[in-house]
Amino acid sequence: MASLTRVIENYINNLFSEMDEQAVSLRRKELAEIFGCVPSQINYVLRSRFTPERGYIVESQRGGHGYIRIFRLCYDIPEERINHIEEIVGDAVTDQEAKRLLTSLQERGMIDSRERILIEVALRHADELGSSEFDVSPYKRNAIQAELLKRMLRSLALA
Amino acid sequence: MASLTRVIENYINNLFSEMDEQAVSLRRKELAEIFGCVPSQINYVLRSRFTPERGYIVESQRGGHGYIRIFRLCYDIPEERINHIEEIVGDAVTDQEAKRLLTSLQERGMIDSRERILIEVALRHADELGSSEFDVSPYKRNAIQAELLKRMLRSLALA
DNA sequence: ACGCCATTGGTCAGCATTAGTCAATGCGAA
DNA sequence: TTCGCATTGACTAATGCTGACCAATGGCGT
Repeated sequence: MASLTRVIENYINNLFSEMDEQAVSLRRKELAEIFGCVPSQINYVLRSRFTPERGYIVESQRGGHGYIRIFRLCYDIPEERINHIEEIVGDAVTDQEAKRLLTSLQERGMIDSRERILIEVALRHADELGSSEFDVSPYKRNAIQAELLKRMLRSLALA
Repeated sequence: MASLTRVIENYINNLFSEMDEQAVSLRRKELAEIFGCVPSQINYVLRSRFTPERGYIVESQRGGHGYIRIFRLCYDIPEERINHIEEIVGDAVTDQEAKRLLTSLQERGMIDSRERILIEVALRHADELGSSEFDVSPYKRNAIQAELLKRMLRSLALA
């Protein structure tokens, strides 16, 4: 049996297919009425399914003329690529390994210099926070960095 | 259906495009008559759309030859961009504030959609770690997010 | 010069409307 | 049975818009 969440997720995905657009617009209340659920159910679907990690950006506005807009960055993420990322990064990466990987990705034209800088800054921030603020073990810090790195690379859906 | 505020915002933006100027002048009462609304609606548009955060300064004068002038600021020099980032991010940002900020930066062409998604993933990751792994207070999490956001945007400002 | 007053913009509180949050609860698969 | 995802709804926050009231400016009559 398909959960309501899954049904709504499919409904939204169909909107993307039908429209063949980069973005779809919704009204939370309307959608909730269509599926006979409370409005906050829609928030759950968005939070759990249309995340930046999966290549989606959600914008919304409350009040009169309110709306929810979902943007997708990529059409479909090839399973191979994700596994590939998983494989390359693994469960933990040292700063050096991360840098080497990013250099290689940049050389292959999969990320540009600005994207590389963003990733490096985020990794460094996570590491600093782990060491100075929360006293996390070096291995655990590498694991956290690996997780962050994987999420950022996945979100870009390298093609 | 577009909100009146959005319509007036577009009207003013068109003035900027047509004039190709750094500033445009308005008369509050005239504009209100054009759009069939109360004059204070114009103030609302200015307050909510032509803010310093979005790169505008508004000056006005009452009485006899009253006017409203809107200046569009440009941030050509990296240092100006960095100061601007410092101002608009501040010491703490909620998720929503961060999202709004990124939307506006993207509209202004200061970041593209891939860069935006990288930033959102990094912020989300930091917030998740703070809330589930290290049990950090909500305010502190917002401070951490602000710091991360500023670092990422600063690094782009220099790139 | 002075001061009234027409003219022009600003502020604020309130209402309607729309979305977000969070903690409690339900429920299904392992 | 237990664990984790799914669902609910009461409470909260943000946005758009209006209208009554406030403030500043400059010209004109004296």
